[in-house]
Amino acid sequence: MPELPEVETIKRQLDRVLVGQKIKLVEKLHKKSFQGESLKVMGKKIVAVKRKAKMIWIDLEGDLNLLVHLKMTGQLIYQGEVGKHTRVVFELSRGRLIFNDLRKFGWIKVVTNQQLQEHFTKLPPDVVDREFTVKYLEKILASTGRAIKLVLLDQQKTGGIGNIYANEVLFCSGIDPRRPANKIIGREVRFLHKYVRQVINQGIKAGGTTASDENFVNVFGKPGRFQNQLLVYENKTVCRRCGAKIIKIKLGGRGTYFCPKCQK
DNA sequence: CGATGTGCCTGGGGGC
DNA sequence: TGCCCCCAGGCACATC
Repeated sequence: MPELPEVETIKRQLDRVLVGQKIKLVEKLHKKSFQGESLKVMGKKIVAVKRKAKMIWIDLEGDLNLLVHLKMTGQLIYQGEVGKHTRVVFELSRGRLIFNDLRKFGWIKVVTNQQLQEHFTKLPPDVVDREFTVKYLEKILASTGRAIKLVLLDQQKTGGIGNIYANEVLFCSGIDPRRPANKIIGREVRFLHKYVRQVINQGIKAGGTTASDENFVNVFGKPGRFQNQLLVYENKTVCRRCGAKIIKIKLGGRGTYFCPKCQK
């Protein structure tokens, strides 16, 4: 489940290896995974690779982009081999880019610059952006009584947090994931803001999280390292701070881990 | 309008 | 060993 740190890791690596190359051929192995006319992008040179929220786009010369959402199980692998879950193959001037996606939730779309902007206009600031301030967080928390974890996961409210990092951030902040968002005020908002930034940045620094499903690998097929620093997610043992047993519940249909003693 | 529920998908794992 | 069912969950979309 690539979240902001995993997508950012992939984006940085793609930017290093793809820029300057030309797309020679697009092979669509699964129709739904590639939307738009592949003919339009063949022969185009790659100018840059960028990210917004959990999306990556490959900026091509002229007015075209390849917008990518990896959703749950998408992988972009440079010089990868075609495998059972390969959905799209890009033959490039000096290499090959493979899009794998076991569960077929992910997609790649051919979009113009204007269509790209339309995808982004309704999105909130990413949590690593300058605009994601304490004040902004305060405002979105005050606007709803939904459980705080659901608000952190809501891509219309905060850009880039997924289930793993939401669990970790709330543990670090000492906040119960079920707490109504509008009951979190003052000092706790400042803590939450601080740990959102800190945990996400640590995740980026560690090259992302490869959880127990081992799905996430980077552009070179290598796992991340943040799983070694996880404090609650998939933790079936005890809290490292107080020794109480970590609890697992369902919240909004998602696995939620927390320490009942440290998180109030 | 906001909140909640459902479907998309496949493979791994538990129960029997 | 095999079969069935549940689970993982980001997001679009439908419904209340």
